[in-house]
Amino acid sequence: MRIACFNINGIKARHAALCDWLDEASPDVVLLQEIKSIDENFPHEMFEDRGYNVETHGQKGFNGVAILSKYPLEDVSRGLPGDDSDEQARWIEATVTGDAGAVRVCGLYLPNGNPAPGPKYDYKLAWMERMHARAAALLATEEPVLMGGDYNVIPQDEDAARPEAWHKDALALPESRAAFRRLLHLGLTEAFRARVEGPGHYTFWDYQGGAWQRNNGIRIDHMLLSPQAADRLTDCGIDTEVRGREKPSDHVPLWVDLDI
DNA sequence: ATGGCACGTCAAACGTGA
Repeated sequence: MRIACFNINGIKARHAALCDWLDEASPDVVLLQEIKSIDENFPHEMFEDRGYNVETHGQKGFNGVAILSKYPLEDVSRGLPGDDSDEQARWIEATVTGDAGAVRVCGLYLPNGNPAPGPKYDYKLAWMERMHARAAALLATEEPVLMGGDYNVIPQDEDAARPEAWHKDALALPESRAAFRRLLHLGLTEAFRARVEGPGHYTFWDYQGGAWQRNNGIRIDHMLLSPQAADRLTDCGIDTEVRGREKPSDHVPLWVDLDI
């Protein structure tokens, strides 16, 4: 089963590029971030015509997450637990049952947090604390779990083309990196780093400053796997070339193959 | 050497992002 995540930066602006990629990459499950749409306006039919079931958790104008799946999506839940006053649509879960078992997939759009320090950074760190609690609860099930999406965290300096430019940014501040490591310390495996070592691997290039042409990228989209999912990991990759196409998102897809 | 962006909202700038 191939599971991908992709921050599309607006479904209305990206449906053509997204469908082109779906048609060629043919992932079984896709976790979408930044749909920037309310549920009613999400183009379900476009994906249903391609054999995908669709579940969304959107809001007006910003944020918003969705799951596409060629397998049925069961026990769907929307929103990250731990703060009933949080109105931002950044988390969705569902269970996908493949030919050889089930996996709980969580699609997430972690807050950016800039400017730091400030209330937006406080919200980011609090959100990561809530995610830590949710991840611990999911790990306690001892079932395969995948948490994938836009983490808005550059884990290490090797994950940025120009690390010094990010040292005071919410994506790379020590507290952000520590919170990301705290997730890993629960016993989660970061799929990409289980397969690939070294610098030069990115999932985001800013629209400004010719970042793509200069390969001035950062690696901020990630997939974390429970031990039961990590044991079934057979491959992981980044569809880098998508960034060079017509009307691209500023992110590219990240995917894993799980023997499920 | 330097400056160079793109969403959605709503109909002109503005908030937001990374």
